[in-house]
Amino acid sequence: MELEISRVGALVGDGARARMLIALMDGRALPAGKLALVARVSPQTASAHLSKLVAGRLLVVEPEGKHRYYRLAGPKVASLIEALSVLAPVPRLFQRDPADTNGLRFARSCYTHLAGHVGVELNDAAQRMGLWVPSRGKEYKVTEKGRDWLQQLGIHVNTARRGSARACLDWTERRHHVAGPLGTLLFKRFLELGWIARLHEGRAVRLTHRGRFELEQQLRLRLRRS
Amino acid sequence: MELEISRVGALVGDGARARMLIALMDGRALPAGKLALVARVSPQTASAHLSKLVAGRLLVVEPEGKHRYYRLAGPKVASLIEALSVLAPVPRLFQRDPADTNGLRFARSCYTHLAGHVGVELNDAAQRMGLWVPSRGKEYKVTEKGRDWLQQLGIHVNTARRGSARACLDWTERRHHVAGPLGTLLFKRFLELGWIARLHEGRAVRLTHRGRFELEQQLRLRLRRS
DNA sequence: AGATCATTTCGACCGCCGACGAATCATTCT
DNA sequence: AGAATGATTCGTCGGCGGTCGAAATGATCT
Repeated sequence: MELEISRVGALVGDGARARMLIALMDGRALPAGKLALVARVSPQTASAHLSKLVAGRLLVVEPEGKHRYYRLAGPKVASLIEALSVLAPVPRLFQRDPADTNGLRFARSCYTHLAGHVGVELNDAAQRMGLWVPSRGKEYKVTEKGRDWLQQLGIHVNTARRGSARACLDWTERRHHVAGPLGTLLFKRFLELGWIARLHEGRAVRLTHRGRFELEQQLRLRLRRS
Repeated sequence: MELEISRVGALVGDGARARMLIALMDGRALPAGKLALVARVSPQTASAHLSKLVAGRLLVVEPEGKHRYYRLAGPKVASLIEALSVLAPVPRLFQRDPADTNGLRFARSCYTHLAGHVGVELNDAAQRMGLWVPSRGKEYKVTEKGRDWLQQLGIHVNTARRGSARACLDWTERRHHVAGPLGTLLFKRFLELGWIARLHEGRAVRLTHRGRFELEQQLRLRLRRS
């Protein structure tokens, strides 16, 4: 019935839920706790909101450890938020300027792992080189060769444990980057090695010259400029 | 603040308001009473909803006599409804097929007057020929020449009274057609003369060959085909 | 196993918003 | 002018939904 559109409207009609959706507009997956913060409500309230958003097919949830990561259910949802922002007065807040958008698209942190163009290219290259291979579900299994590479990089990861590496669908690239503990460790190590650097306070990440050289060298890939 | 988008969401988050918006999706202007019917609420309730929709810039209102006609505030609003319908299950109800849309764009009834391409061309031609001229506000003032033309057509309209002819912004054409008592009388007379004919039960109107000939002849205009 | 943290469920409270009856205002028709 | 019709305002009621405290669940770390 036509009633159904009002259900969707009601979902975005709450301030707390709207703040959550806006926070997820860049395709990041955020845990419930962080969404409670941005929504400025208690964790209990946030949980109720998130349940409704998932039930309403506006969000999808991916459990990962003791966290539960929520992300927009798809581009259609982003379109809806954009259509709403057009009608809303003073909507400029989350309008990213194109320059910054390009920055985000090229490299950014997806919570604690590397996303964007660099993230997906890294993931692809690693699989081409046989460092890890797809396992069941969205998981990756790190190979012997991969373990060596990680060790040489200074990363120790318990590759025996299930779920140490997971595929995460990248918002802007529509391809997968690597998430899970492995993704987190890689991200941290790249920061330590000075291959990438955080920009400002946000999620944007800059690939350093050193980082570009090392990645292209070690993984035999070519990253596009900027 | 980002809160503003939730205000828009809340507006479409109510079933009655959603039914109103859907009823207005084709660009028609409907009076409050009719919108109360489609929304299935009392006139008082409908009035409250309409006030909110106008305050929220989703609708605009045009008083005309004792009626108040409401219409969507612009294409952006239609886009929003469409974006919502994409996310809503079973949204097909109000999806217009393109063929019918073309028909509506060419000629249709705007409640009781002629709208669409034919409507705006008629209005323009009449003004070029000096049958009526813009008066203050959105009103038209029928000239002596116009009164003669109307009388020859078999229409008697009290041209002395204010508001006997008003400009109505056409949804599809973005130009004005003539509304008010004059518009209503013209529409009725055109039907009687067989210049136009209603299609089915809806608001679509067909321009007959006779009608095309007479209008193009009398008003020295050329209407595009179909 | 116990401790800790993230998250969810349950339960209760409260406020807001949509509903309509009655009355008022505005306009048109006779 | 008076009646009739359309629309809005006012006031009130009722219920849905957002909020958080308390407690349960699940997962990880030592």
